[in-house]
Amino acid sequence: MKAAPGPKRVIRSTAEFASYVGLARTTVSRVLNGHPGLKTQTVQRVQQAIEETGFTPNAYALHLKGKRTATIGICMENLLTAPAVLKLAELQRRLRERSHASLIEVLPPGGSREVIRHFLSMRVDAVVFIGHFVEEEIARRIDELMTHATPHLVIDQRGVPHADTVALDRASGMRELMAYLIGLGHRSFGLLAITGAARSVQDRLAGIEAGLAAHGLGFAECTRSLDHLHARQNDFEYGRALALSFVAEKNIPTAFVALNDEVAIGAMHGFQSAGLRVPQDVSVAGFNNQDICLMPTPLLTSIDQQIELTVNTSVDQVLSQIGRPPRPHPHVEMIAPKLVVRDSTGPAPKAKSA
Amino acid sequence: MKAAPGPKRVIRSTAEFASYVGLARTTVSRVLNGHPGLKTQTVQRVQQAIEETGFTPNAYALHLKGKRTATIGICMENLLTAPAVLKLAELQRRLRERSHASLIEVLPPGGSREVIRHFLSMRVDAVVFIGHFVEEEIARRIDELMTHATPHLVIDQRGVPHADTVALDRASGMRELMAYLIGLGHRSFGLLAITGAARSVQDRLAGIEAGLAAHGLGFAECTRSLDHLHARQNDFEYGRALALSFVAEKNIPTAFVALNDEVAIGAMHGFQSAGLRVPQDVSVAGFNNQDICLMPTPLLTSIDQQIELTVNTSVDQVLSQIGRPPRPHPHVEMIAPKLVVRDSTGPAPKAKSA
DNA sequence: ACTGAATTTAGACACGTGTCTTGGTCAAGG
DNA sequence: CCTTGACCAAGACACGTGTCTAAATTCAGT
Repeated sequence: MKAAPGPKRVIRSTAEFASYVGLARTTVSRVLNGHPGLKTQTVQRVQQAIEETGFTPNAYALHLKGKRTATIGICMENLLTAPAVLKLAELQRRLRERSHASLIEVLPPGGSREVIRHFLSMRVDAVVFIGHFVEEEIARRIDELMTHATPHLVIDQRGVPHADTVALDRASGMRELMAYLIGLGHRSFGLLAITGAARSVQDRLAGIEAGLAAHGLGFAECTRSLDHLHARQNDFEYGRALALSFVAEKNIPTAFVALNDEVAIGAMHGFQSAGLRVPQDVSVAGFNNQDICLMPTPLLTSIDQQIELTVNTSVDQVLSQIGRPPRPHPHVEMIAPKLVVRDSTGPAPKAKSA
Repeated sequence: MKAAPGPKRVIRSTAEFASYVGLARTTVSRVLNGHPGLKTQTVQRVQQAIEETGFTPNAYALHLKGKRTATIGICMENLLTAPAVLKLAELQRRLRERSHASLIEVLPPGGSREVIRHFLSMRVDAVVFIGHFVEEEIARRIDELMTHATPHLVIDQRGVPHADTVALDRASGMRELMAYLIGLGHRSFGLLAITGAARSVQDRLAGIEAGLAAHGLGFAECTRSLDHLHARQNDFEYGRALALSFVAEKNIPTAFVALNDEVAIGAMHGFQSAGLRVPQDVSVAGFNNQDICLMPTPLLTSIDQQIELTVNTSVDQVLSQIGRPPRPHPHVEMIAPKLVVRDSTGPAPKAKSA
């Protein structure tokens, strides 16, 4: 094995680099910035020297002169859920396509202040939030960003005051799902883990209610939740436990709507282990349409977040705001999710009705 | 709702900020950098003004004077697998604890060159690679980094020339798993998706062979692979298809070892749908010990990557190399994985022997 | 009010880069 | 030989910050 290559000569500035090439610093600078009036041979000499040395101008000096940093700060709630990570990856990819770098930070608990200050000190051109945050805290950060004339965008979390937002229309997704299930003859619904004060949960409940109302059905009479009977730790196990509790009741609903795919799959396993068949005896639907929907037998019906569309819209939004005066009113854009029907949902069983 | 706060007065430099506070720029600078010989009242005035305005010194100007940027470049193969994302999140958290920022880039196909150039232009103090890359390509990048006196570390991928490395000892993990399964009486093993020229795959095969040899068993006689019969797209479905093909054979192995948890779970479903019981009829083991191990029934036995330990070791390694002359020989550290026994593995069935 | 110490101010330079200006070299064309 | 461009060199300034020095101001104690 050859020895590792040592640093022949570390070039740290255009001045050093110019003396390496044998040209004046200003000439090199003009080559690097594509100015006209340079001999082809000169340009080539510089390019070749770049190949040889791998010289890169210091970004910190570059952007010192009021130039855009062409960097977007991305603030993640966490990296624990697949949809969030997919959005991050897609967002960075799209930004790169439009020649913007990204500065990614996962929010440490209560540490949004420091992260935003870091972004500001890095003079990012805009900040994007992905996930669901403590509303009061994120609202304050967004006010700070506005004070610094830095555009922002919140992805996923609807309802933050003053915030430009791109969010999934969860209510509409639930309406669509309910219409589909009601069309299959279902009239009684079990709700799995759809509990809590969070906006995203309330939106879903509102959607479910609206979906029922559209067919003359009442929310209280037609839905049932046993979320209070178990503690939610691991979503698979939570789903399984909830399913078993439903099985223990006398009148089990014929269709189940879950907070996410994990809970839905856990519930499916719970039902199956209790001897119920999916979808012949009970239908189960998830939310998010993650990869794991393809894992269980039967494959899970779910609601797709339309991540590509969401990210595309977001990139357009946020880049268009750079360098502009802030809007008088926040811009909120809702993305319509899409029902993906697979094998875990089917016609309501007839025998059970009564 | 109150109107959005406009930018009252955007402060872009210590000079502007100093005039806002009513102090000299140099005084403010000394406060910001914690110099002695300042009146308490002065310090407080500055701190209060920071609260009011949210002023942050320009990081680009700050680091212009040869100071460390205290930034680590992190180069990800992709964000599609849970273990990789966990490593990323943990790495950023640990770096922050040790007051380093991180610059994260997902490698676009064939784009390692540009990413490393970006890192170099940002004058990162070191670069960490997470994942499995094209060896030739990453080796060249690492040589470039060495030329620039920038330390590096490769996490996961063993065997890159000249590269400081922290990697999982997959062979040892497989030896441990084989010892456990052989102890349960298994003598015939099905390999699921453990195919290919990749180092990580070859290491596992070597570990399996060594584990068998330690008990006087031969690799060729005791193992069986049907990977060639199906195309690998979705890992769940691949695992399921492989399982069904094994079921169709006459002498089905009693234990199955999978490339990862997804394939293992897919296979379990395949076996179960064909009427086999896990683990009474066949044992199945995964790899990575992801969250989804808790999803199937029975819970999946798997091999844990020891992500925390890996990341801790990595952070120590890479930070210790900053500002030091490069090592004469690359430093390679192997992490021992840990077998996590759950319910998908059990004693070999007795009837089947013959 | 005076003195000496404590604190602040103002000016300068450096960091690496882009850009402007001025002056120089060189070859071609007259 | 001189003129004219085309090209390049060299110097200067600016960007925002840290830090040094010398000078100015304020403060505390008499």
